[in-house]
Amino acid sequence: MKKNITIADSELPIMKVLWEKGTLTSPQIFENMHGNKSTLKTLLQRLVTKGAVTAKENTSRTYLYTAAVTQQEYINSERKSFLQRAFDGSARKMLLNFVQEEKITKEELQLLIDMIEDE
Amino acid sequence: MKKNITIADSELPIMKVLWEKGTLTSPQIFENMHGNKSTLKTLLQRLVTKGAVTAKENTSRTYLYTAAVTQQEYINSERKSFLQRAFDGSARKMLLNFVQEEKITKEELQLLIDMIEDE
DNA sequence: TTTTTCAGATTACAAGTGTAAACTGAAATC
DNA sequence: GATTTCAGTTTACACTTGTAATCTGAAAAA
Repeated sequence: MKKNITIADSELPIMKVLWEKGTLTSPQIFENMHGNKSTLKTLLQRLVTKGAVTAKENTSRTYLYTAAVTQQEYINSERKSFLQRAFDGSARKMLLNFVQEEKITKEELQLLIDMIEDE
Repeated sequence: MKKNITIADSELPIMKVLWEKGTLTSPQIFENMHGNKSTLKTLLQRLVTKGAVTAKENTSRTYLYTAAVTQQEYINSERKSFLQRAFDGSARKMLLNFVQEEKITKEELQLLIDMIEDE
């Protein structure tokens, strides 16, 4: 399991491209994004240093970059810390809050239940 | 409305005490917590500077501290950024993911729906 | 072959965060 | 009155983050 790899907000867009596309060179990553190239290089560099992305030799000019943290691992870790911060770790508290705040209607909840039962 | 007040993880325990207890002096806040006193003083100071907590004169020796950001405001803001980061802003995606990850069972979802309908 | 290009590496720098010690001065205690 | 206490203030410092410019050296183009 990945230890304590944190992915900063600014680094996330790069991870999203890699999660979607798989393995890419840095020019390929960047053409799927916008923003200052220099900044993007720094962020990619940091992701490699952190171990969130692996770099394999390709040509002597480029590496092949691949996500080393899966999207699900990222989501799980974000979910955990969000639940902890905002709801002391309780998913029930959170869902109730979502419904109360009308971020989701009971019809949508019902739909979700139906979807799950269809599996 | 509160502008862009962010509450750091280390500052959150102080906010939680104030949300729960209302208005307190700093000794009262700290006796509801653990951790290095000096550190807690710094964090409280920063919360006041940020505007997340207000300090009103009390004795010439102490202030009375009160949360200026409500817990609901905090939760809403955390929810928003979490949803954005992990699910591109979609509460549906998130709920489905929660159920799939078995952080909540469909029975619990049903219970929630029932609770809502009871209102 | 000389020149240009450009991926990658190095350096920069302010803000925010986690953690904490040291200082200050009025109030409480001796 | 002298001394201690302690809330609040100031200073410290390493690490992370957001943002970006500059340097380097091999490969591509002229």
